[in-house]
Amino acid sequence: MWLRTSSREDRGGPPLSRQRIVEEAVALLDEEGADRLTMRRLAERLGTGSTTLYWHVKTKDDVLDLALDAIFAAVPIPEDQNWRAGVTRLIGDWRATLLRHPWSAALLGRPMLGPNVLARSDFLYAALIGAGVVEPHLTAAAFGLSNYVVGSALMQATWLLNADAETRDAARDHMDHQRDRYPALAAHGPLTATDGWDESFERGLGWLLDGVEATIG
Amino acid sequence: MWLRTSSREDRGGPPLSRQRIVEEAVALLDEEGADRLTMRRLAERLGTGSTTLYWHVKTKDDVLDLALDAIFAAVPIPEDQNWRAGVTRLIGDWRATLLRHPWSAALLGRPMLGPNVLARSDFLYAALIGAGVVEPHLTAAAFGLSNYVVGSALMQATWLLNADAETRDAARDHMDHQRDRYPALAAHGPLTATDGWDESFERGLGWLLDGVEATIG
DNA sequence: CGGTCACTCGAACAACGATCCGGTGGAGGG
DNA sequence: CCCTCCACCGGATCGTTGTTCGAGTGACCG
Repeated sequence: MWLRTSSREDRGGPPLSRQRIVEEAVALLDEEGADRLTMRRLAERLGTGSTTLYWHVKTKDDVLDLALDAIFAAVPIPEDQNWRAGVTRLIGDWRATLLRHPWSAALLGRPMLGPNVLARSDFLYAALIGAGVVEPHLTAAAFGLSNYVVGSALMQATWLLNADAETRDAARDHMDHQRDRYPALAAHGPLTATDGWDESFERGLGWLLDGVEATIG
Repeated sequence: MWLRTSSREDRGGPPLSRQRIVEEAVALLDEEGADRLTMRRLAERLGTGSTTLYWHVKTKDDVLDLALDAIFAAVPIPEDQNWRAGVTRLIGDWRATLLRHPWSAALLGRPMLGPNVLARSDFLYAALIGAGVVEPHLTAAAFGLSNYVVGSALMQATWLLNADAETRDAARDHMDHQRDRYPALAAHGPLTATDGWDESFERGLGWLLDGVEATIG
């Protein structure tokens, strides 16, 4: 009786819910990365048993899908009048969010059908349609912009955030020792110029938008 | 004596080697996908014990890194005189190879430092330099083209190859039931127009190359 | 008061990556 | 011819993972 763990107070915080699981999952992912997310570790942080999570969530993949969609709530849906300004802002914030949660890069290869992602994709299509972009340019524009931001964030997260310092140093040495085999790469490659990611990103984005804009008329 | 498994013949094929492990890993990945690659399954296909693999390879991640680099041997390094034709061909073959091995999409988030990848990246830089592209456009062009092809292959592999039919159908239904919430997306989204990936890809690539070309001179 | 229902969790299972350590056979020197 | 060495092999095993089973527990409703 006196030993019984009385129900609510001694577990941390409010009762368990799908939302609280996802919030804690995002926090855990932010702090320790994708491969350290375990159902047991997640449950421990929530003050519950690991198997309890399966009442609120079907599989671990569900947790990952929910966590991935959750972070996009931080991407504001622009209200610019100018279509190009709005699209630029959306894509930029999209990228910033991906880089703020580097573990997301490893999850981009799964279907993203959460409400936050869909709402922002819908805005992208609507903005392009409003600008007067018509098929077949419309699909190409939406695909191209999405793919560009996903690829950029994936590569930058891989090299600057997920890779530890020793990996980067080893890569640099690896390149130095083969300088004659990859001359152009060694002279101008991403490992020699690790700064300027932002500037390069926006330059490429500008090229894409120039191409889209040229189809209007 | 007669019971002893005489050494070479009864195991399949030539003696074990790092190369043979990688070849079999690629075959296994092609047939069953990334999450079905196990050291035990791989060893079984090679006719050896699972622990033997660790003599030739340090970890499973090494196998994945080697397999990922191996498939890029199938991407020819162009010899076109026209820089734009060469770059277009390289990027197109790069994408085709990624799509021919859909499991590669899930591995793009790791450092790619294999000889095949480096040689082709070096060609890309050399071609752009030869075309007269100078900094800061050079880095932006190389990054942009790489990121674009990676993102495109990642998204297409996610939706058309890795996702099974029921996932796609469920996604379609999911969208249909929320048609009013995402009007633009439902009308023009990727799930309604699953064809035209190739055409959209080349259109976006053209926009990028137009932007790069405009910086020359 | 009795029963239903949402919710919790310890124990257990199968599968995984990886390591330990005892083999085994062929090459090469005495 | 024999002995030694060493590259190479693999059974047993460890710790960890995702997930399931089934037995609980308490709040609420009639």
